[in-house]
Amino acid sequence: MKTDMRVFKTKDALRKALMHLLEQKSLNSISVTELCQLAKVNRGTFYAHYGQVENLFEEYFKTIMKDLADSYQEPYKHVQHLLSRNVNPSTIRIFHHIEKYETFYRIVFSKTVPLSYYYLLFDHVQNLIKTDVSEHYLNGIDIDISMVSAYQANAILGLAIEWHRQDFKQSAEEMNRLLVRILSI
Amino acid sequence: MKTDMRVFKTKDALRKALMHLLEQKSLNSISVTELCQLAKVNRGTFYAHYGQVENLFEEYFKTIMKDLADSYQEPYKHVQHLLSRNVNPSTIRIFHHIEKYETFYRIVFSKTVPLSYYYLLFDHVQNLIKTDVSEHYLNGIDIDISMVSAYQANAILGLAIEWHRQDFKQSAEEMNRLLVRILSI
DNA sequence: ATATTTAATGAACAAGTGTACAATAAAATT
DNA sequence: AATTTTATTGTACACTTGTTCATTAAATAT
Repeated sequence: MKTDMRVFKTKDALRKALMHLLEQKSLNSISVTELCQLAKVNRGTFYAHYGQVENLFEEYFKTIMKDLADSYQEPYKHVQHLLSRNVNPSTIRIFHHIEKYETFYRIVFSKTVPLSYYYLLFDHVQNLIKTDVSEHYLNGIDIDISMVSAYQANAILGLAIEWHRQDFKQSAEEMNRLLVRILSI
Repeated sequence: MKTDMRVFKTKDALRKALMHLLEQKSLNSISVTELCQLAKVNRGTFYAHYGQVENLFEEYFKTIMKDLADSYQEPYKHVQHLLSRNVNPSTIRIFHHIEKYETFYRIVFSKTVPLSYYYLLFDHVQNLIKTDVSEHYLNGIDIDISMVSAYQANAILGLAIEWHRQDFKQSAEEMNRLLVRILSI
């Protein structure tokens, strides 16, 4: 069964209103009332689809995460030299991905948002690393793959956090080079 | 100037009420109203000290962070063999610290809390690592110490996140051994 | 084209939020 | 011990939240 056009319209209006509001104020300060007024959607309708503003944001989040997964499909051309260490070389496409959606990631990394967004990001990176690690590096080694991938995924995200703190002043390319250097220490 | 006894009493009552409520429900579901009713403190008084329930929690958070810093002063007896890699061996006292305050960290790592708590934890670990890294490992190497420490601090926290996900089923001692193994891969 | 299904609306509700201010009570100061 | 200072209280206000339900309107199915 296809989606009702009315549902599509309301969801679209709400998403656009949210994006508009996020350019002015932080996610947690956006009330359901003002969102619905801007989107010209009845407040009751909002509650029929989402319980809170955060749920609406998460829907957008998932489309961004899809791009992140897709970016891993890209050829590994720039990062061959990383294969020497046990981190998936494609991992570092993440910096380009973050750069591409900088506005979005300024929200995801902002203090006030719930930890759940970070976890969603963490999940994606961890899974991408998990696949690679289990295939290439841990043959015959008896160790919890979830732990190894959690370690490596979050290390990368640590750089992303610091990058955000430094107001994304470095380019994605610089961040890649930085990662290579850290891995070689 | 010393603190007014009235202020101490109200803050104490609020802190105790919060701790009591946190054993039953999640932080973000605790309303100012019910907290004040339990603490027998006027709602207006709450707002005179804290703007929201989260601010009260953060005050408690800081006392826990103090314990984390203190735990780093402990002798490095169990972790000498970690010195071979560029991670502060004292770092792994963190697992014992988390184990000690498990109830508390179940909140800090829960999805619904703001990312700011994670950042406060991250900050502490990063600073502890930063000091050590700059002193022992990066002599003459030109690299952003904040980035290196962010990478290493968050890697450790990645293990903590995964530990939380697996419901803290491992002991702190096991987590230490796991870290040693990961570093040796 | 008409009938049927279902989403959106508007109104109304109790409850929580954040703020303000005069009255009160409990500390600190003299 | 009396006075001054200041934290707490009680009350009130406009506003947001989350929910319900009958009514309206738009999309899908016949």
